[in-house]
Amino acid sequence: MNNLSNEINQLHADLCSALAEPNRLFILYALSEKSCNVTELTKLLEVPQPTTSRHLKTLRERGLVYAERQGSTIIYHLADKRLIEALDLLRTVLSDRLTHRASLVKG
Amino acid sequence: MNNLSNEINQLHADLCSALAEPNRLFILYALSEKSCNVTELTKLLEVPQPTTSRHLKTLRERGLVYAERQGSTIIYHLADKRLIEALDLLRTVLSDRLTHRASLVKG
DNA sequence: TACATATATTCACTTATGTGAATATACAGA
DNA sequence: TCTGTATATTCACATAAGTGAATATATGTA
Repeated sequence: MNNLSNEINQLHADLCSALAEPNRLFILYALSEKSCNVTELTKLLEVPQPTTSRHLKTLRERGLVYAERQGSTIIYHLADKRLIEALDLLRTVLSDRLTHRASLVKG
Repeated sequence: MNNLSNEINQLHADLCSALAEPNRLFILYALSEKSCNVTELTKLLEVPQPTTSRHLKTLRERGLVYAERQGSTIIYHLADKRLIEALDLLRTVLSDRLTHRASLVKG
């Protein structure tokens, strides 16, 4: 593994680790349907507000979402719809795997 | 967030966390080109053999790769090519983001 | 059976990351 | 400026996950 591919894989892995948390996935999917402010996301997630803010920070730092102040609230937007495409593909893989395992159980 | 979406997001996140490690990404990409045994992967990765085996275990447990014994060696295969599609999509997102940031610096 | 090669597992340790609680900061309006 | 609402940050702590080193297990062959 050369240095370049090593560095790319590191960045790629960083991106994936931003996706490796259920609340953050929920946030990304929510924002893909409609941009929301922190309070709205907090209600959807049913977690304390600081938890929402910390997850948003993680996503923001990786450029997966961006923030836009609007009056007294801050509205978050999904940065790139292809993220959802990628996540959907992974869900399909997941779903097929579960189906396959289920069929193994049933025999 | 209801229980079902919560559970799905948890599984989805588990899948993503399997992707959130540079050596494992390298392994997945390597296997997408050609199935390999552990020794071959170890040489490509340039890490100790137990490290390779542990990462393979992580991928195996999530069903992202599967093992096939062939004589004295064990050959690993990529389980689903859509994984690579999803990873490639994420790389594109990553690459565009870096390009965009670079243009912000220059401009 | 004894040995060599291939692969997997375990242990001790370090580091990364998530959480609740508390608190800080920013802004709008009276 | 004071107050209330919205959002972000920090701290102490718990847990997850990666690593090197050592070792165990499995297979093929003499």
